[in-house]
Parts: sequence; C-alpha cells; structure tokens
Amino acid sequence: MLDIRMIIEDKQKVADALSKRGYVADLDNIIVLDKTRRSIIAQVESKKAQRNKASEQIAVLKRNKQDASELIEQSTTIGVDIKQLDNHLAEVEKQLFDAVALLPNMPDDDIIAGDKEQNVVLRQIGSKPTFDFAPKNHVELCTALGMIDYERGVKLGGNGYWIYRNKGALLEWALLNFFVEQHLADGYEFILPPHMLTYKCGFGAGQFPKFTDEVYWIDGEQDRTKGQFMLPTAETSLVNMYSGETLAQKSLPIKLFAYTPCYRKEAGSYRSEERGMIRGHQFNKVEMLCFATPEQSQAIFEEMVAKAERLVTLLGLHYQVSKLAGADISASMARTYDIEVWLPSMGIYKEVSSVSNSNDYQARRNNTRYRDDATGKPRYLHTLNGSGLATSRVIPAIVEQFQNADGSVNVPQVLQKWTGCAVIK
RNA sequence: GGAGAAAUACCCAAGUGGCUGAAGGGGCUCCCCUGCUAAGGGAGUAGUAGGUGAGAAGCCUAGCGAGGGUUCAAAUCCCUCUUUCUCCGCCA
Repeated sequence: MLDIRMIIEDKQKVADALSKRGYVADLDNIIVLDKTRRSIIAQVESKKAQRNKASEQIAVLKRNKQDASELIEQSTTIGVDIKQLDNHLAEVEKQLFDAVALLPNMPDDDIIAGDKEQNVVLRQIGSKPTFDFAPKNHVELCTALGMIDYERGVKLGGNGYWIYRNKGALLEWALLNFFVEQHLADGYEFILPPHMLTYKCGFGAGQFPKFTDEVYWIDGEQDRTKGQFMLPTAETSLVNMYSGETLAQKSLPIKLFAYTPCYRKEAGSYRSEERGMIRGHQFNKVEMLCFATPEQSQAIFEEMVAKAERLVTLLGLHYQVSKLAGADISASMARTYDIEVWLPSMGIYKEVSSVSNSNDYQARRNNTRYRDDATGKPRYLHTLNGSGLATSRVIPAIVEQFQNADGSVNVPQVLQKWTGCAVIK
C-alpha cells in the first residue's frame, strides 16, 4: 500500500517510479476521490458537531424537566443528513482504498526500468562444472537413483506432485536441517506457522486481491474474505504476525525464519523446461523474514542476501546473484535480488532464493508499526523477506552439478551428517 | 458441532440511555517531605486515526473486542461476527 499523502503531494514521483514496472497508474482518479472524501468529511463532521451540541442541551433541559421537543426535532433532521453523508463517505472511501490497494510498490531509486532482460548480474560465484561424459538431467538422475517417484506422485496428488523417497527424502530433510541450523546460528527465531491462512494475510502480504485465484482455497467459495487458503509461501504468514500491533523500537530488528511447504496452483505455467522439481504445486521452503526500522532495513537486506548466498556457497553450488529490474520485481517489493543456481541440463541459472525489501508497503497494508524513540510516535516499519532456501530448486542443482559418470551423485559435505552417506548411488 | 459466560486504557476493575472519553486501585513519570534497610503527600498518565490550520497550537470528528441497527442521544438496548473461558458432543 502506498501512502495516499505521497500520491497527492508528489504525483509525478510516484508515477515515475511505477513506470519502471511498466505500470501506468490512474493517480488523478485517486486524487479526485480523496478530494471528494475530504469535502464529505468536512460536511458530515460539522453536522455531527451540531448534533452533539444539541444533545448536550437536550440533556440539560430534560434534567431540569423542561421541554426539549424543538431541539429533538432539529436533531432528527440533522440525523437524516448525517446518515446520508456517512453512506456516501463509506462508498467513496471504499473506492479510494481499493484504488490505492491495487497500486504496486514503488521500486527503489536505484532500480532500473524494464523487464527481465534488464536484470543485472552482480556477481557469479564458482564456475560451471565440466563433465567428461554426457551429463543427465535431474529427472533422469533422481528417478534412476530412486530419490523421486514422479509417476506415483501424480497418482496421489495429480499433475505437479512428486514423492520424495529413500535417499531423496533424506537429502530433502538434510537440506532443511542444514538451513535451520544455519539460521539458528545467526540468531534468527525458528517459526512453524499455520499453513492455512485467512484472507487478511493474503491482503497484508500484498498478494491479494491480485493473486486471489492463484492459491488453493479450502473454503470460502462464496466469499473469499471469509475463507482460508493454503499458504503459497511462509512469507504470507510471517509478515502478518504483528499486524495491527505497535512494536517497541528496541524490539527491532526482528529476525525470523520458518519452514513450510508452499502450495501454489501455478496455473498455465508448465513449460517443458520446467519439468521435474522446478515447478510443482507443493514444495518445501525455508523462508527468512525481518521486521526493521527504515534506517535498519537496507543493512538487513544485505545481510539476508549474504545469508542466502552463504547457504549456496556451503553446498558448493555454482550460482549468480541478479539484481532485478523494475518489472521483474513482484508487486509488493521495492527491491529484489535473486540467487540463481546453475542447472547444467537446461543451461540456465534458476532461482533458489529471492531476497526482497518491501519497505513499508506491506506494513501499511497490514498495519504493522513501531514506536519511534526519538519522536514517541508510531511509524510503519519495513518488512524484508528472502528464501533461505527453496529445496525443490536446490536438489536438481545438487544432483546435476555433482553427478558422476556412473550416475551416482556426490552429497555436499555439509549435508553428510544427515544423509549418512557421501555418495548417492 | 451444541449450550452458557466474558471482552472497558500498561494491568486489575466500576459503570444498564444524557454533567462518562470514562470512577477506583495497581504500575509508571515528575514534584515535595523525611535520612535509613523504606514510607508518606501531591500532580500527571488514551494511545491513536481522521478533518481543518503554517503548525506535535487550537478547534472539530471517530474511538469502551469488530461491524451493523434502534434512539434527539449508546460503553450502556438489539442483531451479526471474532476471540477467550466453562460444560456437552465429535475425534480418521
């Protein structure tokens, strides 16, 4: 949610920032609605002041057993006007709110305009592995090694589901353990949230109303605002943990991480290059989420990027870090860096972590504030999130980058204490 | 799933239609008094959101779990919802 005041005071700045996404906003409509809103408020409030005065006088008269019928009549008339104006006001406010809620976040100043093609690779770590044999893709490898059962997964869950088995399940679990261990070492708090969330969470995270139909609803067919949906990422739950609250400044930054499966419809997104575990309806992810003051937030962002990078580095994977261009940043975010691992079979770098700063966009939507020590006033805080990491993208990278000529796969050293083996064959 | 009870400020709590934006207590902040393992006295203590202002000045509006309604007037009466507690049922 953007600040309406900012839209009114500096329309051009907002329009320019949004245009970096290729987003054309009807800000004039918002400004007109706000003007209307103010004028109605001025009217209805002066009427209410009148009525309050009359009520006071009526009370005095009644106490003195005097006749108040004239004032009561007056007050009745005022009441009719108030009701009318209030109804009109509610209508205008809803229109205004909906219009502003639809606007995406403003990319930070240093974010460049344009789509994916404008993304900038900040750094590449490690190098592409070379093979003196014909490398296989992760679907072949995982199937042959009995790690993933794609066919029976479809039997159970339908298209887009798989089963982790045997060493595959062990490797998955090892990754999760590894991530948890690392985040705990950094002092992040471990959270296991509910997987089914209320509409408000989706709105607060900035995913609704735009993506309302891209999550799984378990009820609320008639009225989505009363239903529950399966979370598409732990961010949706974590970012709403303190909604409606005003935190003490000294409690910030708050650093959390959660493990949850993520449930996504991913309707129409299947491409042959996304076979296997690249895009499923359910995948495991560890998510980091921080609440920070505006002053802290940039440093926290860098910290989270560094944390995600360290996980990939410790696994020994070759990866790169991309700074996303305006149109590639999701709607709620002002800045996003992707960490992308090399997938030999596809010849591309695929995202395993996306670290973003929402600034106060989400906090405005879910009303999360902190009390500023200097002014004593509440202020919206900043929310940051980042995967750390999504396992469904990491396992393909591991099996493909660490495969041997005989079809076996080397297990990253840091995971071996959980897998109990150095090679999966 | 059913029945009942409750929700008031940092905490406890009074308040069944009008001088209640809210008694009283605790806590906290400040001041005064007194020297001794602390006590007493006094003052302050609804934050917030919104409108109008140059304005963290005034003035106004809203705000007693949330949302509606009745009324000239609602913390107080009515309806719906949420949460908590108690009891009953269900529990792969």
